[in-house]
Amino acid sequence: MGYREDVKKIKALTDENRLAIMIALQHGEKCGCDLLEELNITQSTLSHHMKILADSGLVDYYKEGKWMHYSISADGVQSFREMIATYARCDCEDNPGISCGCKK
Amino acid sequence: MGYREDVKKIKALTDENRLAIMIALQHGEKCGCDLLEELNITQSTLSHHMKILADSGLVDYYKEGKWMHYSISADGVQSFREMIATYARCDCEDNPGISCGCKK
DNA sequence: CACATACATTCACACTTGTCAATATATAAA
DNA sequence: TTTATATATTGACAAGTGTGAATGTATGTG
Repeated sequence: MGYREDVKKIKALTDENRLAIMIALQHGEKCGCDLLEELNITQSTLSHHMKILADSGLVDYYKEGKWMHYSISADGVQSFREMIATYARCDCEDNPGISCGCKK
Repeated sequence: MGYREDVKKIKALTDENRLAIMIALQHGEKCGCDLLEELNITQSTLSHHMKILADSGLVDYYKEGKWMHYSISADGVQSFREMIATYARCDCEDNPGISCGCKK
């Protein structure tokens, strides 16, 4: 019925820079200025992407002084993968094979 | 470096109607006219979505007479989930925790 | 205080995307 | 053949998206 929320979450991973950010964060927490050095984008664009990743739940963050510290959310990525598996699966037990009724 | 191909695949699941189609196909193969009855979209829009799902590898298809038969690709969904896990994971062994060097 | 740094926000713009109407193509039936 | 059915394609349009320049907001330093 309502897939809007899931679509919004999946969209978090439909950008090359955001995928690069997820890879970059897999080796540990980083602040925005660190990420800026790895990606050929402006600071405002990075801020835009980090907001999307944080909103999706994939990335955690906290502020310390001038710095924003970003890291991958263990809970976030797990529930994300479970959500993906809801759609990207073939229900082999339940799936009766050819069930199309259009030839009746 | 090049995430373009993965972004394109992930985009296959960033539409409410395409998620509904994936759910509808989990109980077995269906033809376009069957899917049309379940979704409140026009035929040309359905054709558009099926092309995107097929291109992503998530959906298999074959033509029989007038009908196009669609089904979930077991290999497609498995490799899709593996690809997602490449980005949506936290490398706990490798991850040294706080590693941000911005305070040095 | 003034100045620099890290990040967020606003704005404008080019590009992409989902949608449907109209049309085209292909297959089958009468 | 004519007609109906199933699907694909084209074109147009509104809405959404990624981008950077400019600006705003904190925070820290001298």
